[in-house]
Amino acid sequence: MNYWLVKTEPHVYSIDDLKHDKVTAWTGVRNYQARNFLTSMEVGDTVLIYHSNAKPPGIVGVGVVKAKAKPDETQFEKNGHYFDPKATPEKPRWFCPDIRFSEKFGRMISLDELREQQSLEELLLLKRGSRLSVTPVDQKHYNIIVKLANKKS
DNA sequence: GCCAACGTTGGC
DNA sequence: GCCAACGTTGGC
Repeated sequence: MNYWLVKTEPHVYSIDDLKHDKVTAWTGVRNYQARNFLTSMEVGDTVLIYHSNAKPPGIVGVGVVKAKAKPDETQFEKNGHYFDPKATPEKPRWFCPDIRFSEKFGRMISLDELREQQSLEELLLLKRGSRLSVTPVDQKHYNIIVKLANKKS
């Protein structure tokens, strides 16, 4: 069982939307490295949910992989924002797993707070220049983050 | 296969 | 809205 972190812009799709929907297809990722992580996700893997382009940005909760990645339908939607003219149903380029809501943290762990943790120095999210919207997370880092989430502020 | 131009991400 | 740090595209 593996741990991951996915970014989402809350004004587009927030943890509250996920809570409301219960399960969602994690569509719209258009970066090969991120795609490869998405297709590596196994049913039952744990996924930290991060709000990017938010004030402040930070980790807000947890989801679980409900189904392995399948072709992302939004790549075929001609007038959609995520349309990819080079993708065909026979040869899809982009894939998305289903992610189920698990929990929303009692408080957000902001990017600033994450950076303050010496123990999270190696978290890929915090690595300079890492703009990847899907990254793997070490179990030890996951444990630290959950502990932070449960700490009274 | 190089690389300049262009597009995107995402914190600030 | 700016811009650094990427990633992608396409001419050659």
